[in-house]
Order: sequence, then C-alpha cells, then structure tokens
Amino acid sequence: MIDPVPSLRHTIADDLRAQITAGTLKAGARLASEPQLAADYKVSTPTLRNALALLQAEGLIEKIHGKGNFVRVPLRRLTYADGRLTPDADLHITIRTTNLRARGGLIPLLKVPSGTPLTEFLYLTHQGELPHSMARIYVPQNLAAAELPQHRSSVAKSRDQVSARLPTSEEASTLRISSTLAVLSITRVSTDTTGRVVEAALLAVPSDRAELLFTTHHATDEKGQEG
Amino acid sequence: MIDPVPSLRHTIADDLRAQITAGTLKAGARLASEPQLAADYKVSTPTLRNALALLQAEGLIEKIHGKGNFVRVPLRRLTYADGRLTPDADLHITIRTTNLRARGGLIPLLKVPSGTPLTEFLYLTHQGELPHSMARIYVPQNLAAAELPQHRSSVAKSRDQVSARLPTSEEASTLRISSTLAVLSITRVSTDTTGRVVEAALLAVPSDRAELLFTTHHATDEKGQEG
DNA sequence: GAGTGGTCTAGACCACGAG
DNA sequence: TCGTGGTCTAGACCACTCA
Repeated sequence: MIDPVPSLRHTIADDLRAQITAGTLKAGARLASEPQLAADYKVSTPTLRNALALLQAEGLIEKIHGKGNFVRVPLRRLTYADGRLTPDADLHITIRTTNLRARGGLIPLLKVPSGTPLTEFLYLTHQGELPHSMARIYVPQNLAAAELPQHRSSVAKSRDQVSARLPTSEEASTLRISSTLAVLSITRVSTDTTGRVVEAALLAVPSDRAELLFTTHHATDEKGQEG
Repeated sequence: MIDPVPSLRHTIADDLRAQITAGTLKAGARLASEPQLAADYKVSTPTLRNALALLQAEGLIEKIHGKGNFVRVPLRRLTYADGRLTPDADLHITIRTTNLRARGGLIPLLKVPSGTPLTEFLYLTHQGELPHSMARIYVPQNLAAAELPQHRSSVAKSRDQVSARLPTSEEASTLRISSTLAVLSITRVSTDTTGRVVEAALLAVPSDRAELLFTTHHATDEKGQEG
C-alpha cells in the first residue's frame, strides 16, 4: 500500500536524512561531493543526484553550484497571525518603496480605476542572515501614503486568500529556495468601515518556514445560525 | 536574472504546456508514448521524462504506469471559507465513522486526558469521479457523538492553523496526486464558550484544487489598537 | 505477449566558484 | 586552473496494463 519497492534513491535519501536528523551531518556542513557519495553508495551519479533531489524538495539540503551540497540551517517555523509575523529577536525587515500606477490584477484587487497612483512597499524579511519571506504591499496614494501600512488603524475588515504554489523563479532566487519547494501565497485585502480598500498585500512564504494562524469568533447568542 | 539558459526539458515542458492550455491536447487525452515523444523532440528518454516530471509537479499531467501519460482533467478550484467547502453540484462526500481513544497528538489538540473516548469522522470529498480532498474530524464522545460535526451549533471560536507540505504516501494514493504536489494542511480546533474543545479537524487539500479564505473583523471604534 | 512507464548505468560535456 | 554541481545521452532491465 505504501511503497512496496524502496528504490535506491529513496534508500540513500533515507540514510542521509537520518544522518541529518541525528546530527551526524550538522547544519551548514558540506556533504561529500556527488561523485564521492555515488562511489560510497555504489550507484551512478544520476541516481545519487536523484536521492539529493528528494532531500532538496524537503528543504533539508541546499545545492550550490560549484561549491557543493550543504545541510540547510533550519529556520524556526514562525507564525503569521492577523497578517503579522510573530516578533523574533533576529528577524529584520527591509522595505523598499516604489510609486507606480494601478494596472492589471491590481485594479480589481484594490477596486481602483486603471492608472490610479499607488505606493508599493516591498518587504524582505530575513531571519538572521537567511531570507525568510517577501511581501508586496500596495496602498492608494490618496490614503496617507507617507504612513507605513502596518501603522494604519483604519482597517475594519481583512480578507486573506491562501493558496500554495511553486515559487516563481524570482522568488526562488530571492528566497534562496529550490524551485520545487512550495510557497504559501497569501493575498490580504484590507478595507475600512466604508468598504474602501485601504491596502492589498501579496505575501510569499516558503512552506518550510511558516505556518498561518486564523481565529474566527462565532456569534453563539444566536443559536442555530451555523447549520 | 530569471533563467538565462532554458534547458531542454524546460523547453519541451513549455511546448507541451502550451498545447495543453491551448486545447490541442485535451483534458483526459493520452500523450504519445515516452520513446515517441523523445524521438519527436530529438532528445533521450530521460530528458523527455524530466520534462514530463515538471508538468506532473504542476498537476498538468498524470502518469499511469503501463498505460501512458494523460492530460489531467482540471478540477475546479474550490474555496474553503469558514471551515466549509463552497457548495458545488457534483461534489459528494463520503463519511466513515470510527470510535477510538485519545492518543499521541490528539491529546493536546483536544485538551483531553489520554484514553478519552473519541469519534473519528473520515471525510472523503469527490468532485465528480475524482477525489478532491480528505479530512479527519475528531469529537469527544461525551459531546453528542451521534450528531455530525458540521451540525453542531455550540462553537464559539475556531482556530485554523495552515501550512503546506508534501502529501504522505497514503494521501498521495487516496487523492490520486503526485507525491511532489504540495497539499494545504489545515488543523482546525473549535471551542465552545467555556473554552472546551468541541472538535478538531485535520484537512488535507491538494494545492491545485482549493484556496482558503479567511475574513477578520477588527474593532475600529477603538482606534490605535493596531499599531 | 506487446507496449507502456519506472529505475538505473556509465559515461560525456557544460557552467559556476574559488584560488 | 581545478573541483564542483547541472545537463544530457544511449542504452539496459524491470514492473505494470491490457488483449
């Protein structure tokens, strides 16, 4: 029912995975070269590389062309709650601001006419030295553009649309992840009491370094409305 | 910046992808055999297979051993909102009920002592003939066990923990997805007004067939609490 | 049995990184 | 330049499906 014939690459991947989780291969350490590992396991190099590809997809190793294969330093799995990352000591955020005009998918998202002046905030979050996640936040310029989005207090309602997908090649290189590691993609639209869109945020978080948390309160004094 | 050297397999995958999205290769159709395609594109069979692996990871094709490669019938991308799937005409759900006792991870999740009698509802959702998603819902037996979870109205608060991961081999075979296609994993814990856990739901949804929607209301009559 | 995909081999040649 | 990983070849052999 599970896997009746453990293939060579799975056997090798299992062995290396055990060494990583046991600490025999420590975080940041470089694995032996691929031809060397292939000789050790008595397989061809493509087979050895297939085994490494499995570990890469799990986020356990990082391949660096010309240098070697390295055990990934595990990032703490942070929690996104209420649209914000859990505060963390060695978390730092870089923000780049750009002015642009509404086009394409931004128009229905922000419910503005084409060409409306917008401000884009590009958030790059790092945990220590390593990239953690990235976000693009769009704000109409007529809504206190000088103010950073996270500081505005006029938000009455937020709508988070969550999906998982493979990273774009830009995201894969910026976040230094394999193109086979899924990212959680969150589109968050915040509106004020009048229903006007105050900001739209597009987040991309590698699936191995964050979980999302949503809390819903139900009106229980009006029984039966759930069914 | 993007991919400066389009590899052969990417070129082939792009071509096949275009044929699928253009409708030249229709949903459910069988592709030419791998040796045939390899000859058509003038590449070796491993290279051709690497190209197909890309499309498989995207959920565009389904490989069936001994039969061929088939264009996947795209499932409508449904929305999970408020812990429920969007109602759909050809959506049907199979429920299997099992009684068991609290163990392992269920104990902290449900906040019950080890060995507490529980009822497990295994939900299998199909869209037409194809499996869509699966869920395991756990309810303490002292809480109206005869009633199906979705009918209870005593829920005051729900907490959804969302992450993306590769499917277990059981999920991959049950849901008929490639082991490389990520699933959205949702752990939903519902409590009543006294804080007692009413039910815990563990959902697994292939990332290509659902998106999640969460709405948060903020108290705006108390300004400044956001900052 | 015929045809299909699944796995693996034993190389070759190219591209990247560091000295 | 040298060692590394990245891509690709041209096969071989096994396992599964269906007639």
